[in-house]
Amino acid sequence: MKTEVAVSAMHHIEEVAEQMKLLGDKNRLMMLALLKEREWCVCEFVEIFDISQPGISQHMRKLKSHRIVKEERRGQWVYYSLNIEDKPHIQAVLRHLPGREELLRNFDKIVCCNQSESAISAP
Amino acid sequence: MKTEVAVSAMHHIEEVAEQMKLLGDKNRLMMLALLKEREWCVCEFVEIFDISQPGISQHMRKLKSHRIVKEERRGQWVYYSLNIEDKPHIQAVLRHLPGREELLRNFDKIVCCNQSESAISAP
DNA sequence: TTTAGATATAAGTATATTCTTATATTAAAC
DNA sequence: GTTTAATATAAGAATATACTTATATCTAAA
Repeated sequence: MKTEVAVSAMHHIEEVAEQMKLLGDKNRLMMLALLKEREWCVCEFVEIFDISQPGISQHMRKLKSHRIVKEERRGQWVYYSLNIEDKPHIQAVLRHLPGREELLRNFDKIVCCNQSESAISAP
Repeated sequence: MKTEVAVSAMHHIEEVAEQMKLLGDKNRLMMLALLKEREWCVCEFVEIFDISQPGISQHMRKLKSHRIVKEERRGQWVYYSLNIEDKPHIQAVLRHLPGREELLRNFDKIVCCNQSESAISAP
């Protein structure tokens, strides 16, 4: 019924569907929206989101396993950043999301991982 | 912690997340990929997909309830078409998906709802 | 006005998802 | 080395999701 070519087209559809499923969670989608502007460390997300540290960690693991983010360990801290140069459909979705300034307008400060940029300033 | 503006930004994120969740199923995503090119009736999808008629119907209901497709009844048949003029992020995702020709290259024919265009011809 | 075809809804089930708490790992500081 | 902070993994629970079969609704035609 469906052979070679259609199968590969189906595989593409399935891969994109998996990626869309990852964008289909409000917490993960907000993480990605924040990651548009800069890398973030786990401890920052723990302060911003209303979920536990293991919850954050599990979300990032999912995103990493699908190569949507990459991680970089620096000392005790692990920083995540976007990894979507080769995924224009994901880029397009993120482009239409609000960024850090709008999302965190009323969020006071990040007090963990003492990096200088960690204070979220409302310009 | 998060007030007015941030709340509305959050609502936007939540809405997009719900939409992405709908694109996060391989069957629905393929339905949307097919709908890029023309409207399809339920009976056609029943022949193309490996799920039951109620399964198709439930997928379309979800897509319709989020205004991603619209339906039009003509006689016994119900035709669905895209309704995403105001949803550029969804447009962008669909733009990167294979179309009917590639997806159904090895699919013989649609034998239901006897509309003239129903035979899927491999050019 | 009965019958047949197309679609929708209801109810139930198996699986997936997203959290949680408890515990393990890793790296720095003492 | 021991302690402390940051992150990851494991296990389990509550809920959501995507199917199924059975049945209802709606339309056209006989």
